[in-house]
Amino acid sequence: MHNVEQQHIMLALRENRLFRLIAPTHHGALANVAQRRVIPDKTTIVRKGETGDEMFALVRGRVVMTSLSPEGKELTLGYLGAGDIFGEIAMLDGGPRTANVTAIEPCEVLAFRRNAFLQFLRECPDVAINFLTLLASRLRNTDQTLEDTSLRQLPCRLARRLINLASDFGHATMGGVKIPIRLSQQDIGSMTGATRESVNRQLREWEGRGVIALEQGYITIVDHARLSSLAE
Amino acid sequence: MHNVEQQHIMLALRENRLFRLIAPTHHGALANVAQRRVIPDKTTIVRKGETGDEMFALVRGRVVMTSLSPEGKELTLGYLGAGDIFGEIAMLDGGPRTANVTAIEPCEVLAFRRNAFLQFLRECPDVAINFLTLLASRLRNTDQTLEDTSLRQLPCRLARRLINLASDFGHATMGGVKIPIRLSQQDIGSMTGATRESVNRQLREWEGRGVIALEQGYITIVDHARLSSLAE
DNA sequence: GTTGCGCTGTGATGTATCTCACAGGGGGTT
DNA sequence: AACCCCCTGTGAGATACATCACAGCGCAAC
Repeated sequence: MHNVEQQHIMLALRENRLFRLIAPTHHGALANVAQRRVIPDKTTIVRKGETGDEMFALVRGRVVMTSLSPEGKELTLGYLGAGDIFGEIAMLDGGPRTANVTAIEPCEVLAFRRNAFLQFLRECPDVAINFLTLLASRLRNTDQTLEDTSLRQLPCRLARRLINLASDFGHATMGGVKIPIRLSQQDIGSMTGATRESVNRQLREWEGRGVIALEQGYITIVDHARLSSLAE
Repeated sequence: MHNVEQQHIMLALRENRLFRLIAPTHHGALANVAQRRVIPDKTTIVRKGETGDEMFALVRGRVVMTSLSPEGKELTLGYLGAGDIFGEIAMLDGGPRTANVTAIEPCEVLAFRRNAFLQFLRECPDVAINFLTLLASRLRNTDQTLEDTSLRQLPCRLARRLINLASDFGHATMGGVKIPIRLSQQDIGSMTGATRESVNRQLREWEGRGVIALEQGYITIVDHARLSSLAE
């Protein structure tokens, strides 16, 4: 392996939520089992139902995880950014991929193959424990989302989503907290399990009440307190 | 610690899905950090929202995981039996418990506390890897359930649930595959995110068509092929 | 420019479920 | 037995959404 390439990988490892906490001593070993790849925008990296023993660490860019129902309705499971991990379920349990993952920006990833990565974990149990913690948080999130979609109705779900997006990616402006991802109402619908029409009506109503502001495809949360109370 | 007690714990470890694969050499170390507890029927072991750094391995009996909406609607996340693990999310990430876990039979559990257990994992990375695989499968399941509840409607969801229950717990009889758990229609509703009335109507319809049979609170799947096709 | 396409906005209508209401029924307990 | 409690079974609304239908609008491609 080229030394330059390996340097590049080690730099990327330092930014990753799973690896940044471990002693740089181990980065070398890890860099040896990682493969770096550049992914063009709009490329699907893993496809639901396929088999694959690779796990990916997102170094640069953003991806979206989706699932498609037999009737063609799309469900968005979430967005990931630099430092995140994906593809870990199939890598770990050997089953088929559970979702599609598609680049929504030009991306750069590190790929780890099952055997090599598990071997690394055996040598660095602290990383394994970090990984466990990461999966636990993922589980916490999906459990919460599951609860929301079965127990709450649209306005509440939508409010929660917006708050989540804002706390994950949002940054403060004079007008409030702006969500810096361009989301069509279609996209929001597929995140909340609703149609774009329903999303449209709800967003407009909130805009009318001054809870949020809509401009050029971006959403800004104006009255965070009110939105929180709508989220219960 | 009493030697008898420790023997008892080591016996229980051999039956656990997370620990049975590891060399018995390590069972001693693990038994040292485990605490055995007997839980009476209908006792709530962990409560949603509380903090707690313990994880539990179910040795004997069955428990149900539930969550309650602010308006009082209950959602059942699943049933666990001997050999299963629960409480791992809060143990790992230190956050509040994500669900209630209640005994539906007299139970016996092993409790592991965070620090001691993580220390054990550091010494037995193979267990950590098993654990990762287990969490991955859990994620796979909840992702699937999430997809079902957002994308499919009741008949399909219900069919899937029945098939799952049958494959997890069911055993064959002359009449078909019987689910040996006593479930009220209320319970089934809270598993599928529906009201008991809707469940009732659907089950009755299927009974009329000869797809399932209902007797004394137990469900038997008569025409498995038909039910599968209803599940898409 | 004009064409086309994907997004927004909004009414009219349809429908899968929930809610409410009530009538049994079975199995404990007194 | 009589009582109670929890479960089942079913009808008649109410309702949160989806679906359909169509008009406008911004913007990239031609």
